[in-house]
Amino acid sequence: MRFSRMFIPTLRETPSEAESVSHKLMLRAGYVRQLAAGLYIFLPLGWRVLNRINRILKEEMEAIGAQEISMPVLHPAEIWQQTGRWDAIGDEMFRLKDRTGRDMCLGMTHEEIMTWLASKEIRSYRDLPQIWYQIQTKLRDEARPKSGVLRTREFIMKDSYSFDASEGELEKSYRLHAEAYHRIFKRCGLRFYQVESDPGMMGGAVAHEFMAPSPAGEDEIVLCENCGYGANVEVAISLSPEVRFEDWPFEEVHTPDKRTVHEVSDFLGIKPHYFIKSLLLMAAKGPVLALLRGDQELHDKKMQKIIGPFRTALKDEVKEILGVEAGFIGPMGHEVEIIADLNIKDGVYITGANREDYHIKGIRPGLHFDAKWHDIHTAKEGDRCSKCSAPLKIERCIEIGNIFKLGTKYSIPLKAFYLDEDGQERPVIMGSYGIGPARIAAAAIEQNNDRDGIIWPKSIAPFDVEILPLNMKDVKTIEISEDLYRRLRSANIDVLIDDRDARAGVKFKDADLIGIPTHIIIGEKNLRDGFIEVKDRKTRESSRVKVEEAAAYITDHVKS
RNA sequence: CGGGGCGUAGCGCAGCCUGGUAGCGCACACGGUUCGGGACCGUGGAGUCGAAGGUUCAAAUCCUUUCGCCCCGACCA
Repeated sequence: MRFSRMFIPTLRETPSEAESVSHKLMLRAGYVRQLAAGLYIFLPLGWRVLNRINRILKEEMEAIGAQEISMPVLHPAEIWQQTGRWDAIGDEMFRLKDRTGRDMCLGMTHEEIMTWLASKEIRSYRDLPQIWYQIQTKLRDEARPKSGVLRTREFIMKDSYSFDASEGELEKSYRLHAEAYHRIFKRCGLRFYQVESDPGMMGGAVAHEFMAPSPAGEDEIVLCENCGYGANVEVAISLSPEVRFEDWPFEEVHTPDKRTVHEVSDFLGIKPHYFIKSLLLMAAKGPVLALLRGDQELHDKKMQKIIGPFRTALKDEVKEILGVEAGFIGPMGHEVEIIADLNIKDGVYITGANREDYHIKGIRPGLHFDAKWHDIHTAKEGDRCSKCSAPLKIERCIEIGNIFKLGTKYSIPLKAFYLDEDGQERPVIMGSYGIGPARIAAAAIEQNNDRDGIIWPKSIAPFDVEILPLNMKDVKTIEISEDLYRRLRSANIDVLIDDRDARAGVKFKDADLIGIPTHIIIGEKNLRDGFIEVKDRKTRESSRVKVEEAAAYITDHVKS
């Protein structure tokens, strides 16, 4: 392609609406433009990147026997009602009526429609297994679109669905996908982890996420470098740093006006991990007292899974329900349900005395109070791995893919049954698997950039090579540039030639911004000696190459 | 949905507090000089100041309402 004829609106200054690096660079380098909150236009360069990613997706999907199909974006409500998600999903689903008043929605995912198809067409175990996939638009009315292309209301997704005769077969489809995903993200040049995740609204028991480390991400994952354990903090199990407990006798201590763990800890000169903090939560079914070690925080989502939606109690409510001033709550002698973190099951602690200005020292869980024990604390850096006790690491990540074992969550309500070898009717066992190409692109930028711009991994760059003829008025420059342009194209290399009549500096700056991996600089001085310059965008190393050897050298360089 | 910030030329911003002819830089067009890391000089085009209502002799500026965008949180198949 010729730069002069391609629409590449680069910007000198960063638009003020952008915050994350990938967002800024995508706008500045002319890859995307924003239409409205969470709605993006992909310009020619951006679209080329997505298509390159999609090509990799297709190759790897076909390699595991997945078949590409295409489903409607507009769905009848009825199918979603049958699985219960029409009601279970809230405002995030775009809903509308057709001209006859029939309820419809815009597809945010395609489990329902895929399963509907399966229910119509799959009759026998001989029809199984099947893997169907599509690369297609999803619409979600996100509460808060953010970070450019990372969280949008309309986006393209590669979603695939497996249909198997048994759990064992599902295991195989799941593993095939996990392996394909590893190959895909590796080919896209990303650093990533596969971690355990929360199945959430998708249902099913097992789910994994593929996470690309980046400060722009919305998720945090826990990693054990010793045994390889990795999980989203939403489900991560961790052990608190080990503590040697003192054999304190049970006694009240005077703590005038010291309320928070921090205050009491400072006042007594005793570390926070010797404390139990008590939080009163208001759930739908009533108040719940949550107990955590003083150096840990409650994880809202973990708690929500146990008691449903909740909020923390107001000061007045604490007084009314527990009869205690907030800050001096202890776990003993209350009628309310108590849920305690597993980490405080053993030990000797200090906690509120249920009496203003007093705490109790020497309290022993199990002996002085009882509770329902759950993992409700937030895993954090320095916690120990629950599998091998090694210290855990926390990393912020972009979720670039996920895989779910669905089981029969959709096949039963939508009656996707088949007959097995014995003529018995059985529900199809399903899995679903998603990848967001735009997130791959954004993650690639987040992980590969410098202060001058993007540094694309070779596999997903919009072009393989950019030719920079520095002086468009020099006949020799043009002749050599055009010749190289032709040769490289016939060698099946995607080439962008910056044929604009612009100053060298402008071309250098734009080339660095756009981030094509290899730059070929054609300048008069080098040309006089019969050389051109081949420069690597990432390392900034350049080599002088003889004009006659250029095409072969570059072809080699690109393919490597 | 709760909290905060911002809407003035394509982009980045000043002006608003204290009302009085709408500005700067970049970009764009033309002419000239320049030409290996975002050139320089000159000339020029471009804005119903997000929208509506109000106060006032007079509103970008003050008041009310509303729309949009961004950030934090809640939420997130």
